[in-house]
Amino acid sequence: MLHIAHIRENKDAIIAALKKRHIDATASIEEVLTTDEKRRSTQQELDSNLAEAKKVAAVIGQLFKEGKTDEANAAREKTSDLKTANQELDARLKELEATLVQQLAAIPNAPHESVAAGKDSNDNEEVRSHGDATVSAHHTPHWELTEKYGLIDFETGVKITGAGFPIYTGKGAKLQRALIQFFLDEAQAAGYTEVIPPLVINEASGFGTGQLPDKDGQMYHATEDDLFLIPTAEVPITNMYRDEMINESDLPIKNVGYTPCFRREAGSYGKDVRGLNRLHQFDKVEIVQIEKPEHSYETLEAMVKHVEGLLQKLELPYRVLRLCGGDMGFTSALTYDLEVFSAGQDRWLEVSSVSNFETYQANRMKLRIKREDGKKELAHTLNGSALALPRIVAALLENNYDGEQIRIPAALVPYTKFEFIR
RNA sequence: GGAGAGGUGGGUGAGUGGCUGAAACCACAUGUUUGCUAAACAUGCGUACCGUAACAGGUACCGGGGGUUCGAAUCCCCCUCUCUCCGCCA
Repeated sequence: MLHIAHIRENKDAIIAALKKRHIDATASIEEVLTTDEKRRSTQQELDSNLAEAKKVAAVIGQLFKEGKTDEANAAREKTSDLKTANQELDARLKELEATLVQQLAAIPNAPHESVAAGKDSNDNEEVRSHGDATVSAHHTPHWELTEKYGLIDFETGVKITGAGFPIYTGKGAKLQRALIQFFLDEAQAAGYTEVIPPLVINEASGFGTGQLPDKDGQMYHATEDDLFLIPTAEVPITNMYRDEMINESDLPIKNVGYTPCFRREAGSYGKDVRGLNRLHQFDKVEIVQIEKPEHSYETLEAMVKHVEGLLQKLELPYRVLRLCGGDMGFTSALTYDLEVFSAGQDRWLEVSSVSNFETYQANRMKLRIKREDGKKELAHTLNGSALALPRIVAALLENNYDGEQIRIPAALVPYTKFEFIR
């Protein structure tokens, strides 16, 4: 959620920035400013009325104390008009405040200056690439390999739950655990503190990071208790700091968490959902940082470098994309996607998304920094996948298959305890 | 699931209708003193919104919402969370 004072002062710049998302926000920004104007004048009126009512009440109290009952009763009668007026003003103010939040929450984050205007993923900009993305001679997609070597049982997953809930078996299961452990160890070496958060969240947390109300159809909802299954560890880990005031000296806060993630993925179809490409439940290690505004873009770059380091150790060819305005998530100011090359499918697969949300989430969550000099301001939040497992597994299997066996990258062998799948 | 107790500022915790945005202590900040550290003393120290060039000033907030009252942290109602005991159970 953009901050109202910020919109008031930078109206044109924000409209221009939002144009990069291919949306014309002129009307919605004007609407917000109108509501804000009404809200402020209503508050002013209410505040001065309340101030008067308070004075009268103090006078009445004093009169009673002095035994001047008649005067006190006379004064009391005069307060009723003020009281009804204030009740109306109060109701109007609350309504305006609720409307304002609603209108503000519907406006996406303003993209960073480095974000290009663009409509969809075709307009994303390749920042750099690494490794040799030539197609393997074997062209065997991972869903054939997982079956051939008994690594994943998709069919039984369908029986016990439904499509998109695979069962990892034998070396397939060990490979999952190895990757998780590897990613956690690497994050710890980079200074992140591991947390194991809840896998279900309440509505306030969903609102804080921006999943609610806009994307509630994407989360599994346990209606009996009004709780949601997490779509990413970003939600619980960032919301740890909701409604908190963090001392400047405690920043940056760097947390990493492994969790399963649950996504309904309504509307997906075709080759995108084949095999491990898109699942309803998958494992992911997520890195989350709370930063000072002046450091957040440096931090974003460092987080991307961290993810690149993982891909390099796994010997996977990858490319880094800077998303264009139209392809970027609702809450992000700047997002880098990392994609690995999948030799069996001859296509790039997104394995990580690293974003700086600036104050957008922090404003929703009331996550603030207390500076050394006592001043308060909203923090910046960032997060990134480091890494999501399924497509990494897909690429590892496909890219390292030589027709006979699948080789495990050297960095991972200490974790898998096996060098080949054959 | 049943019964009871309780949610007050960064923390502990006082406060049962007006003098309370809130005592005291701790923590924190600044200053004085002092070889250093520490200690002692003094002062300051909640948040949001409105307002101001900046001060000033104003309003709200004692878990959340509603009510009673001229006036509510304090009385009433609903909700929620935490704790204790019982039940159930990994």
